[in-house]
Amino acid sequence: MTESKVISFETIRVACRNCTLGALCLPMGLTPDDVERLDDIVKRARPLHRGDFLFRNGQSFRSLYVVKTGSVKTYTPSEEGGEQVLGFHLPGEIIGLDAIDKEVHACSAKVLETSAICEVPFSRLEELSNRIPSLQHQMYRLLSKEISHDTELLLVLGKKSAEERLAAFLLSMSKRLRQRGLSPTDFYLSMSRHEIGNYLGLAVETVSRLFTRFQDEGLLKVDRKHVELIDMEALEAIVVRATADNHQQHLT
Amino acid sequence: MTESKVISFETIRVACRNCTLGALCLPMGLTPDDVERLDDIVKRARPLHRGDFLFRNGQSFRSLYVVKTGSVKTYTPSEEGGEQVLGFHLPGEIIGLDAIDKEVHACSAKVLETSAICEVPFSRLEELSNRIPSLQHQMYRLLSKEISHDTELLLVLGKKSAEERLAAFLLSMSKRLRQRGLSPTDFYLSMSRHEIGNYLGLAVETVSRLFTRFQDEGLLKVDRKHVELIDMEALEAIVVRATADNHQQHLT
DNA sequence: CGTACTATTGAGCGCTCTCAAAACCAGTGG
DNA sequence: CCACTGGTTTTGAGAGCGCTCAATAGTACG
Repeated sequence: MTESKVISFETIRVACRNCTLGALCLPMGLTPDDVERLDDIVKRARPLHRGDFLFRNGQSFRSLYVVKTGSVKTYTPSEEGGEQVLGFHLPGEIIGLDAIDKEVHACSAKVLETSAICEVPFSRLEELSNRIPSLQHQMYRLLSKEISHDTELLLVLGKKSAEERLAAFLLSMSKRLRQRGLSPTDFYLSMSRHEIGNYLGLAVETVSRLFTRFQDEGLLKVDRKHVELIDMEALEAIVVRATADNHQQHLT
Repeated sequence: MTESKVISFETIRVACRNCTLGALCLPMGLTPDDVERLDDIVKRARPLHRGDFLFRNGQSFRSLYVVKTGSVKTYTPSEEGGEQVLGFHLPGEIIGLDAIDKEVHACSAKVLETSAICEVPFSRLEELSNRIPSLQHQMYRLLSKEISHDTELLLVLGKKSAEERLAAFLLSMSKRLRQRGLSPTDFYLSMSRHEIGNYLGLAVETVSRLFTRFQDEGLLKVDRKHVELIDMEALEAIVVRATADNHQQHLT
């Protein structure tokens, strides 16, 4: 992608498929030797099952986790069984970046379906990144990307209507699945309506009603957890419309 | 603060006051030599005035900015003059971390009042951090902290009522001012009601009404842009109440 | 002292939440 | 195979919070 003349893209991709580091090594100029060293510190993935925890709220931070297959949700549990879903993590995505600062996990990470997850001890990754400038650069980019992502979400939660939120959510899923070579229009949602609502700041009933409405309007087909996006452009229009129409606050 | 035995805290603080890097070197074990090298790459602050831009939406990313005095808002302009305020940045805080990934600023940064801002060319900071492991660590922490901050805000926007949002906003301001040794109970808001509302996802009128209500209830005194927090505990209670009462969604 | 802008206050409406009930699904055991 | 049970999803009706529209008041600046 960028200026990775050092080694062919395909080689890296293959190496990465082994080391399962996803975002960590894909778009950069690591030498084969670098990739090998990176590979060395990664703990191999063992299959995890629905309900398993990667880590829990309050545990001390040791490792980052990379989703190889399956999906994970992160959330902050509050007393009384209430919780706030922070995100859903699909294959290739990294979990735990928010805990580097305080060295304690502020959220819990729970596996949503049978998944393969790689663990990367952070202290070793940090060491390695200090010896490999391009890896350091990639780490900066990763962290920065996470900030951008949160910022985008902030915009959704702060300004958009229920309709716009669900459309944005579906398009986000679609886009991320496409990035991993999976179907961007036909997929299963591993999370419940309840979790989607919690994530988007909406009531379960609202989410349900919107799925029904979107289907009636021919934007998608939905059956249980299976979703098929039909009119992507219309969904895009719903999301974009918001930024144009609403909130034309002309601040000086 | 942490285990910075290498050099006395006071020495660092003084050095930092010069280099104006705020969060960058404060809580870590940089040697005097390190601090000096860090200081070398920082472009000195010249005074900026209300309405000046640090950077605009779409410009290519070159530097991070550290607020020395004053305040800055970041926001994403959309067509038609509408905009979404992403954050307000107080002394000691860093701006631009979200642009590292794509190397383009996705937002604009506008100065809210006469301010002193330092510019730190990122490429040189990156080089330096590669030679100074503790600086690299500090960078990781900084980026991670920004993620945590966004996550917290996400919770506010996704789940809290107008009342809870404004209380959270005021307490956030208070906490950050305290960190910089400024009064946590008596301060001026450099942003307009409009901008506060935009930031919190509320209408101007709602913000105004809430200020009035809070004052009537004896939680604070407000006169124009000057705010004096009187009952911090009550404000805390408003914010915390939310996580306990509402949204007791018992997800399996 | 007017002009433009920002902030405040009031009245009414709409979106989304809450409460309630029915439909649906998956797993278990008779 | 079917009834039973716990869970999730869907659907309906009503209420409340916060937005919109509109008007007034206060403030900064020339």
